[in-house]
Amino acid sequence: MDQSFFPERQHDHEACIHAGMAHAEAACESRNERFTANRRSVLELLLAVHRPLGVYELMKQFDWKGRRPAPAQIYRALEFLESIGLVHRIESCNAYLACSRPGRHHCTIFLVCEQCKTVAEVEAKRMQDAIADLADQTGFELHSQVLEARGLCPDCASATAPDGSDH
Amino acid sequence: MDQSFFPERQHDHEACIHAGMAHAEAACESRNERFTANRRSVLELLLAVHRPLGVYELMKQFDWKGRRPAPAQIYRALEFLESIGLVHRIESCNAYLACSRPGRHHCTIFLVCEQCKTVAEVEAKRMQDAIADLADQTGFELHSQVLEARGLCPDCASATAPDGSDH
DNA sequence: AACCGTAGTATTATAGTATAACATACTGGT
DNA sequence: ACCAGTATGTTATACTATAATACTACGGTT
Repeated sequence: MDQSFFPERQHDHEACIHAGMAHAEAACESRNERFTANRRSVLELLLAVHRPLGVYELMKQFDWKGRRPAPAQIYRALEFLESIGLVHRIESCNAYLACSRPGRHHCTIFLVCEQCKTVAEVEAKRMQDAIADLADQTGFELHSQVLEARGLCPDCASATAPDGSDH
Repeated sequence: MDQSFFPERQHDHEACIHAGMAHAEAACESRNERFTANRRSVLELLLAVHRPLGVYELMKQFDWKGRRPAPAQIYRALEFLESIGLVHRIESCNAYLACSRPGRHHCTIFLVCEQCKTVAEVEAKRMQDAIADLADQTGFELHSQVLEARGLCPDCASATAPDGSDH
């Protein structure tokens, strides 16, 4: 099926990064926005992992010929990337995740593994509808939603299961 | 109907605070937990408003014969109150809200007004089901969920509407 | 009543997250 | 070359959260 849920251990991660960057180029191009070195670096770092990174984690990894960028710099890049849908903020982690389906702006929920920190971004049309209905009923003017589930990804769940291999 | 959505401007707030405290007493009693002065004060402050308060906001309001408590103290009270379902953390606000339906531990979504900061806590059975199904499909072991909608409450929405009275 | 273990509190210090403010530099159009 | 607009570099500071440790209050023994 098309829905990717959690990334497979052996997926082609190089391709996955490359696709992300290519899409970002195109997205900036089409909006007449600049895909600067700063923005590029931050997105690359996020694409390199399938988990959210905090701003200070990003700062530390930022390889900048000796110097370290200040937080504001990272926040600016993130703000931009988020505004065009290339990055999502995960509220329950205070951290940022590269969008795994850029270009499709539908409503998604994030499944956050509390053990390995991997995050799956999955479509949540049913939840979208439920929220829209709820907003209608209550007279609430909906702007955005925060949908996050916390628990264990399949790998970590089976590793921790009572019948698992960790007795 | 039973569902209260956003609090009415003229609702009996004294009764609402009183009911909250009474329920808290009972909840602690039945679990053999102590409802100490610390915990009591924090809950009272939260019950006094229908919006989430940050820890440092709570600290400032904490009237403690001249002294101010340290953050850790507030966090401890909150942790306790949250553990028995009397208080919820609103992730997208980094703040805490008194539960408006204590005793019923069903899945709720928070509707956060970005203007007046009021929060409605409404039942979200449909969303609960949708998440459970999703977890099943993906092999995710669900522990908890963060469901928050951001936008404008009915009052603020009508005050801001293009045909409204604020032109 | 004195003792003891546990839970809760008080306090200090420090870690982690986020933004304000302002000077500088780059880009594209005239 | 100049200008306007956008993005960056830097310093400083505000806000949020936790660790570590000593102390105190309470409930159950003996």
